[in-house]
Amino acid sequence: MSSAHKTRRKPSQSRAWMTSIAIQDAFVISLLERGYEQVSIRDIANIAGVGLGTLYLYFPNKESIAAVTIRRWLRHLARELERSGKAEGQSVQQRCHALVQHYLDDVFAKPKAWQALVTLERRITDPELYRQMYTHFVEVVAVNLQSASDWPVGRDPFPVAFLAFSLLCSAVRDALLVLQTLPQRAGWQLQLEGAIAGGVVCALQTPEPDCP
Amino acid sequence: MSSAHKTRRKPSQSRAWMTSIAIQDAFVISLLERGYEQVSIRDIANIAGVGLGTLYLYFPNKESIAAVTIRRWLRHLARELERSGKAEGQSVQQRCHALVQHYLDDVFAKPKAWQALVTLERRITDPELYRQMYTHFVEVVAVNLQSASDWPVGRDPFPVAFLAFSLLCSAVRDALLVLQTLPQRAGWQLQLEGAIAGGVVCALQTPEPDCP
Amino acid sequence: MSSAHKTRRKPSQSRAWMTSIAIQDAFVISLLERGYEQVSIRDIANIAGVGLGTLYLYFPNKESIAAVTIRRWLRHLARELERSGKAEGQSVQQRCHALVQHYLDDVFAKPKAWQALVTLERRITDPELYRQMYTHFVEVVAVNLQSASDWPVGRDPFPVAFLAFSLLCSAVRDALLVLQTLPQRAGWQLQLEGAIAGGVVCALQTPEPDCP
Amino acid sequence: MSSAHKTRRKPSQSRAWMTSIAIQDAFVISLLERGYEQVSIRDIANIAGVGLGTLYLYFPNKESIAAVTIRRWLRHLARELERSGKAEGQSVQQRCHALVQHYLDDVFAKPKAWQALVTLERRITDPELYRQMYTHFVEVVAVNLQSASDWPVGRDPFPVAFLAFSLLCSAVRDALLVLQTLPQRAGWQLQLEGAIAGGVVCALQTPEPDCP
DNA sequence: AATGAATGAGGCTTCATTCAT
DNA sequence: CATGAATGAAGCCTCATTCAT
Repeated sequence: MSSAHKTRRKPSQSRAWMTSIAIQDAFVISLLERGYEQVSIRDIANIAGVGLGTLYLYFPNKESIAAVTIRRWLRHLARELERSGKAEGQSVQQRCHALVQHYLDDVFAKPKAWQALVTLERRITDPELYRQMYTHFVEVVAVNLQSASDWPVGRDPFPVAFLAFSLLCSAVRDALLVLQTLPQRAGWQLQLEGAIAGGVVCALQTPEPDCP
Repeated sequence: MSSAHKTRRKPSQSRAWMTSIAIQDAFVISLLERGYEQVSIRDIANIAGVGLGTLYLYFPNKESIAAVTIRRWLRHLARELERSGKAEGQSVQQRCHALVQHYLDDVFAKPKAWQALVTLERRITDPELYRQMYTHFVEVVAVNLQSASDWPVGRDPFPVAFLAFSLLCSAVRDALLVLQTLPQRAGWQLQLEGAIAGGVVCALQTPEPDCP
Repeated sequence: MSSAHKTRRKPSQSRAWMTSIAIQDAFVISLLERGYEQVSIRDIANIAGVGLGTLYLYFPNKESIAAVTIRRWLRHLARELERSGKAEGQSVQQRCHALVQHYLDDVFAKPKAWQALVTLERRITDPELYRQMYTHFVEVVAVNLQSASDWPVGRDPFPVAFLAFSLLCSAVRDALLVLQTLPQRAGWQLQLEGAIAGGVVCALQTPEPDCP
Repeated sequence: MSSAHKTRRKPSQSRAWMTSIAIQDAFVISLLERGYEQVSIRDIANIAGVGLGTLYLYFPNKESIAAVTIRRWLRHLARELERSGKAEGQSVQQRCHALVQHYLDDVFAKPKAWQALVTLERRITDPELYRQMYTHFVEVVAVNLQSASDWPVGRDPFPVAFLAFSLLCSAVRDALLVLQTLPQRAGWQLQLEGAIAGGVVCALQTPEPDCP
């Protein structure tokens, strides 16, 4: 939804924006250090370098700091994923390979960020927020797959994208959480490509299900 | 003599066992309702229908209630999964199909329990506990795969089992969390079989990696 | 204090007596190990080797265990002091010397017991109990002094005895509490004899005061 | 960076000082009313007229409230005693007389404060704290005695001061606790002077002992 | 706009006491 | 007589939030 005119925003502008960002960054740092429930408002304020009351000028309460921060942070990650998936892959098969390739590129390029994503994801309490974020990522994948040369015309890309993203995301999550380190890339990537291509091909051979 | 007397003895016998179970059940209920960090000792006591101090006769602190309960609960679930996977499958390929088959059997047979498991999994804060539980399930799968007729002799089944379980588990989790319902079984099962067989086959074609 | 018919029947006979003594001994042990407020009913029961409920067959509550125990225990100590003070001293001066001599004999003979006494004394909450116990000791000294050959006829021995006992007792207490050990006996005894003889002589030279 | 942000800063300035004093005063009041172990944080907060959490802005825990308060309170009392003992006494004998004189001056001038001190002393559970406080008073006396014109050069004043203070202090304590009133001053002072001068003279005639 | 001192509800845990066995 | 499992009031402390400056 783009508007032709950029509406004039608040006069306070960039200073206010910076403070809000500083708070959100502080939240992410605390989150990764201590885990969601252990993050205290005081920690955030200290790390952000602002007063305690200042937080409440920007956010009505602790929960909203989390919500806003997570949303912004995930949008950012999704955008990066989207950008890195812009290669002109052709077949669905190739798209899958490229998807895994680019996904792992991103993961290995910024493991910290993805570890954070995984941590975050498991901390989110509000199911609606969780669904929003998940759906956003799936849509990025869906657009990617749908633009494949041999994509069945009229086929809803969402369920397949859901499967593909679910496999990818969970593989990374479980690796980070359970193994606590990323596996050797070469072999791992092959396995994932096998799994995703296998799943996607099977999915496309099946007639479209009714219930989502 | 100075420190000998400070023991608080656990009660014994069957009455005691019932109380302990009641507490653990109450913990699971609270956990699913409110999320791990929000579970209060008082809630558990109320739901279990016992006095506040009684909890401390059975568990030394809140944390241990969680640990014991979760472990017992997951062992139970894993045992069921294990039992349902005892079919005499032959090839690895068939084992994978059977695995998905039985897993989904279990999931569709008791969706509530699995929804609880999924919720639980995301609530657990302690990484060590998370890893324990995850590893337990993976081992069940590993034993299953390793007994396949064409399993490569001497090959460590753990990494492959990890992949397989990760795919299965995440597919169920994401379906329950994001779609909030289980997909139509027939098509879903095909997709999962494709994904898992694909992943496992790829994995076995790759030479064994060094770092786990 | 409240109702006379609050009777929970006490057990009887020698078995009962032994149990009561075991409880009281356990109380003293706990008291010396942990300090009054840290003594728990459970500790006492464990040390005494009786059940938790059994305590309440012999004592209505924790406080009364303390009160009864302390009274019995102090009576015992006073009796020993009294016995050791039976020497046939002649002048008041000699009586004082003998008093210090016997007092320190007792203190050095059983320093543990006196350390306990000191600890106890400072723990006693009820002022009435404190006064009772103190008065009892003073009376022992009073009888001793009054039987001196040159004791002024008709002079109330209580105030002087009070002074003497106060000096003696506090010297021991402060040594045990602050120095945490008994000083070298020879010199210490001389000092105390000097102080007490000095105080007593001064007191007897002064005309009898009115108030106390 | 990980542990840098966890500081809770103490408030500053005069307002803060007033609040801290209010808390300490409330602690003393509670202490005298209920005894050390019975003092509850809530009591202190209520009496001080501040919120519960406010206490924790000024003191990290209950124990530290006690420690700081008692130390400050005793320093105050000791300072007064010190000041009143600044007379240019000459011989040790005269010093002793002056000491008793000024001590009783102080006691009779503010009996309430000394009753509090006595009560306090018996309430203190922590032996270390007790020793600190006692030692502080003894040092005041030691300085006083050491400056006497005929003080034996090189003689350690501490043991003698200990004896003197012990006698003085216990006489007052026992009078307040057991007699529950101060005796008639004239006679009492004579007795105490006799006792203390006697003890001190004896002590100085004895060669310096080895162990304290 | 920014601050941080003050607040108090609420969390965990202990322990004296009761009562059914 | 004896027991000890069960109880819950009460204690200490944390931390999100407010409001006067």
